[in-house]
This record gives sequence, structure tokens and C-alpha cells, in this order.
Amino acid sequence: MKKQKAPLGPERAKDFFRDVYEVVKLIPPGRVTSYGAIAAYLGTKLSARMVGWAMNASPPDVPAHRVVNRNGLLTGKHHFETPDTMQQLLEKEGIRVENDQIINFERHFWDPAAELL
DNA sequence: GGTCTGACTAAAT
DNA sequence: GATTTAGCCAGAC
Repeated sequence: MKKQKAPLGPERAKDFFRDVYEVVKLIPPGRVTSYGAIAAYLGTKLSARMVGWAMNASPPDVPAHRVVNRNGLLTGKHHFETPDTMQQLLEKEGIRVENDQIINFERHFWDPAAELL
């Protein structure tokens, strides 16, 4: 068994990125989550930035468009091929997005710590 | 190896 | 209420 109690050991770094990708991939269609929620699930709630940074290095099979900031704002849209990609992907899944913000964000919110528990 | 930055968040001003 | 500060950690220079 691997140790996973370390708050963020040197070996955890790689696992951290990998875990972020796994969690994001586990997000159900039509659902979204926040960087903080993922960070909290991984035990690094104080480092939501790392989740965002992990997304920056995330492979294409990671639906990063389902990850937004805690306000439901598409903060990362600008990192996609085009600023419209993120919104279009979300709308395609039935999520309404207006002015770069998800409508009824709370209703679409998916908390890994609660759903995957 | 020190410094800067970054797709965040919360609290303080 | 909008702006700033502070905290967190890993990657790039």
C-alpha cells in the first residue's frame, strides 16, 4: 500500500497531478466542479491553484471544461483552443452558460468528496 | 538554487 | 462592494 497520509510529500506531486486527472475524468456529463472541490478531495484544499496548474498540464482526455472556479465562472476558458470551446462544450452537455458564468451553478455542481466518497 | 508566476480561495482593507 | 493581501505548491527561467 502506498502512503497517502503525507499532506503533500515530494512523492505526492506526481500522484497529485494523476489524481486530478482521474477525478476530472470521473465528472459525470452535465456536471461541473470547482478547483477547490478537487483540491479538497485530494487533501490540498489550500492549494486550489495546483489543480488549475495541473489542468494546464492536463492531457486532452481530461474534460477540463467541466472544471471552473468556485463562482461557476469559466476562468480557464482562455486556455482552450478558442475562448468559446469551453462554453460550447458545457452547453453541449446541457449546461447553460452566460457571460462566461454557469447558470444554476449549484445545481450542476459535482463534489467529488461527496459523490466519490 | 533563488525568484516569478499561475485555470484558486478566503479574509482583510 | 471592489481591490488587495496572504496562503498554498509545483513548474519554468
